[in-house]
Amino acid sequence: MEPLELLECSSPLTREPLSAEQGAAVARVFKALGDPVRLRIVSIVASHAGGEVCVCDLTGAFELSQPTISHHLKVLKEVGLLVSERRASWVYYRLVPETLAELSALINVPATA
Amino acid sequence: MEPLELLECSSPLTREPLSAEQGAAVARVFKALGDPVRLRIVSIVASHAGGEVCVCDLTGAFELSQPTISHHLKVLKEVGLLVSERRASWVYYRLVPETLAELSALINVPATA
DNA sequence: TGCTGATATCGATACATGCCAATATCGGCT
DNA sequence: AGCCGATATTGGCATGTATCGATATCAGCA
Repeated sequence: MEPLELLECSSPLTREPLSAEQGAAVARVFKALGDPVRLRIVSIVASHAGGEVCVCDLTGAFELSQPTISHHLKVLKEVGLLVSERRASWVYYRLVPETLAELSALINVPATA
Repeated sequence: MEPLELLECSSPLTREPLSAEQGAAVARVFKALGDPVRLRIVSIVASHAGGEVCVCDLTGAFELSQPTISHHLKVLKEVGLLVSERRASWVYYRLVPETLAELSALINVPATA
């Protein structure tokens, strides 16, 4: 499922209400960000020098099992926030900045609404 | 609980990873936005002329029971996305634009990360 | 081929969450 | 006081999800 296509030409929240379909599509991404571990994973990937991290970097950063980290990575991938690439034995995850940028633009309300 | 205080002077995601506390605080808000109904409620409130809506406007916009809408409004209030004010028999909800703006700034990554 | 380290998937469990019906509360009105 | 419409809270149920241990897959290497 291609994520967030509905959002491509949508207006910021302040312009007009989201349709049920738009709302569902966007909520999927916010829901993925709505877990503390996943949000921190995104922040680690986003701020990491080189733009990508190996899974082993992440399992070391949390007191969680490797399957749990792998599960969260899958969720983030499914909503289009991360992409992964296998190189040798390691899998590297990179941020998809466009997805975050779309979300950011969507909720970007004028200071004095 | 005052929402998002930890975020006041935090850096965008791309600068440095969120601490566990920051991550948890921010994730609460994303989690609230991660439900299709709540996201649409926010969009309805945000785009409504006058900047506020009565609960009765919302119960008519969804095929959900009044208690369910009330529940979602409570969640949105608890994370600081909405505030409410009672006037006579009606309760009006308004957006807290600062909360959305902080989120927007946090996830605002440069176009070519 | 067989071994080893890295990552993903599976199955189970405990907990959280969305929903509704029923009920409570709150303000205004008679 | 008593009633009524609007909103909130409660209790219960069904579903979703975060987590783990066990296991499978994958890539390199001997």
